Amino acid sequence: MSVTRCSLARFSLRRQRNGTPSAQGQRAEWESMADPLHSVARRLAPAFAAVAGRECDPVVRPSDRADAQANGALGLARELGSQPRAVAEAVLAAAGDLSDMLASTEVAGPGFINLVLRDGFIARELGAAMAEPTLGVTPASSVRTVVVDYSAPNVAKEMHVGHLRSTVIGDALVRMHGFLGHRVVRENHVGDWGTPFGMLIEHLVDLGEREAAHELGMGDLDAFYKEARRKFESDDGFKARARARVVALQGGDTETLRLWRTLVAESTRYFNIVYRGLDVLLTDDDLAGESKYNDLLAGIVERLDRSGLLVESDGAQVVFPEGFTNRENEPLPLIIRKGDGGYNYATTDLACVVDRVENLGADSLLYVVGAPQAQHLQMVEAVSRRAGWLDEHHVFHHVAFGSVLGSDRKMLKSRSGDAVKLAALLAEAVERAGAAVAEKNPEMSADDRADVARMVGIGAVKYSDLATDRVKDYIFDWDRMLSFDGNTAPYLQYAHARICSIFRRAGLERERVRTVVPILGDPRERTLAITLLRFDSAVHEAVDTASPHKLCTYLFDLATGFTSFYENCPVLRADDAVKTSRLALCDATARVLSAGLDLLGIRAPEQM
RNA sequence: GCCCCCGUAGCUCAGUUGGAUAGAGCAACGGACUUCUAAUCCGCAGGUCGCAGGUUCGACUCCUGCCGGGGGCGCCA
Repeated sequence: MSVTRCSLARFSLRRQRNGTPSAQGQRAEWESMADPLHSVARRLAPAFAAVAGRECDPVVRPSDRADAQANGALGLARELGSQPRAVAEAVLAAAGDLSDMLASTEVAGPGFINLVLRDGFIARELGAAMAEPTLGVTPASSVRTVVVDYSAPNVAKEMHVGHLRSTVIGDALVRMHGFLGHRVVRENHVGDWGTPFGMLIEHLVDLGEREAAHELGMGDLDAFYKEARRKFESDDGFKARARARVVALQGGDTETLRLWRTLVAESTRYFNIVYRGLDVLLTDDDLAGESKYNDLLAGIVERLDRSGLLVESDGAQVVFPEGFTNRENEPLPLIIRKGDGGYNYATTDLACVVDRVENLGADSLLYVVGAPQAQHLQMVEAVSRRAGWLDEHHVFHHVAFGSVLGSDRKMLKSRSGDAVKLAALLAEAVERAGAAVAEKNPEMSADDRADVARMVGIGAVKYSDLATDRVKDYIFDWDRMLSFDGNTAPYLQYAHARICSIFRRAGLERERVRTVVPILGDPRERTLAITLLRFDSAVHEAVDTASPHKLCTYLFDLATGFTSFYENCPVLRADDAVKTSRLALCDATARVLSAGLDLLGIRAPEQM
């Protein structure tokens, strides 16, 4: 397809500039079936090719003057040395009869081709899309093994808002990739190894295992960690024991390992409580902590040494990847083995790359890690490529995200100045949502209210995290995220709940209207139908750029379109044929809203 | 000092990889509830897209240089 070829050409230029493949390279991997813009582009491509004398992208885009516009003639005109409008006319002539798909085509302005879709075409396409379990979303044309590295809390440390972002964004990416048919491997790279464990284990011993387990199990991880740290800094005897304990841990001492496992087990038990509350997919099966790679580290050093990349610098074993410099403009090393013989996180990250590629068969490596880690991950990638562990087909993508800020535009902090506990944040979200439900819908039973409060409260927190460009910082604001106005989870959920309410009143099973091809008499019905068909490309674009907010923007657009339809097109009071048609549109909207929210890890209640 | 990210309406944010007149939601103002959930909707306003150059038929988008904010830059992770 010409679209594919043109996109690939653009991508290859991008790759040369960056020096590494990017996740955007997969743009060419799919050819959307449902999105009418793609259907039109496919249909116009041969006509453009005939005029251009080569394959050529018609550049079909949304338009505010028609359903779509083809912009390809403008660029082509210069290449051909002719007038853009003449090129556009020639393309339309070459395209022949388009009347099964388009109601009108018109050359406008400097050479745009405005395209109006035929109602029957839209209705037919929608019927076909909704007959599929994927709701028209095209599966990935080539299935990749995608390893997603996300969440990564630290054992014996509280989860805070930084983990919220990684966990929520990672979970959405996992769901979206899986939906497209990719093989997804979740990896929760928990911090369960390293020097802090000396003091943590000694504190565990001091406290008594039973008491320590209780404290950790209750989720009072911060107090545990802080007390260990305090003793480490103020008590020389404790410090000496902690250091000895690190040696014992690394030496594989049985009793020390047992104590260490207790810390890990109690902490992960607590993490799981948070994960369940947060409605994410992570389980113990996804744990791939730093300790897992411990035995591989010596091998990494050896392989780097054999390949001649490893050099000694200031007593440490390092690799100098090209293009990285320090303050003094000297080459910046990735430290593989410290002067004291210990390994650090760079070594572990390299071991992860090797494990994921060689053992898991990874094609894509996604790192849902904060933006400050950019340079470190670039260096890990550079060394991995130099060592030959990654080749051109491997995608190494740092899915970077910004910080969560308070209303003062500074990093979100609790009143006491500490990082905000994630568990407390989620509890407050549910409480606030519960209060709102109680106020707005007093008839709802207490049980239902509790369920809805959880879906709405957690959904609001997650959605506000997902709805904006992840690389930017975002401002945490309870009132805004829980509002039913604007681009929020409650707004989308409310649209869904209203549809469920219509079917309850109709006394009709949703499945009954599922095969209906709708009648698109009202402009609102027409717009809604077109928007429903764009679910396909919305999901693909979100996946290609690892940007869940693109799916959010689409779902908001869909909910807005539905609300407009809802306000102007009575469903239950309409004549039979129209009523059936509108019920079908309602059902389709509810399914796409529900599926879209599900891809974001958010539930869609049937009543609110 | 060098590198990376960000800068769009009073506020919070989109902007489909270079297309026509830059869009939403808050807040403000004016409207719509004997109605399928008014937790909603409609209207009205609101802009030197940080600044200045450049590339071209066309730039919020690409390039260069500044300004402002954040982050990173050798043995913590």
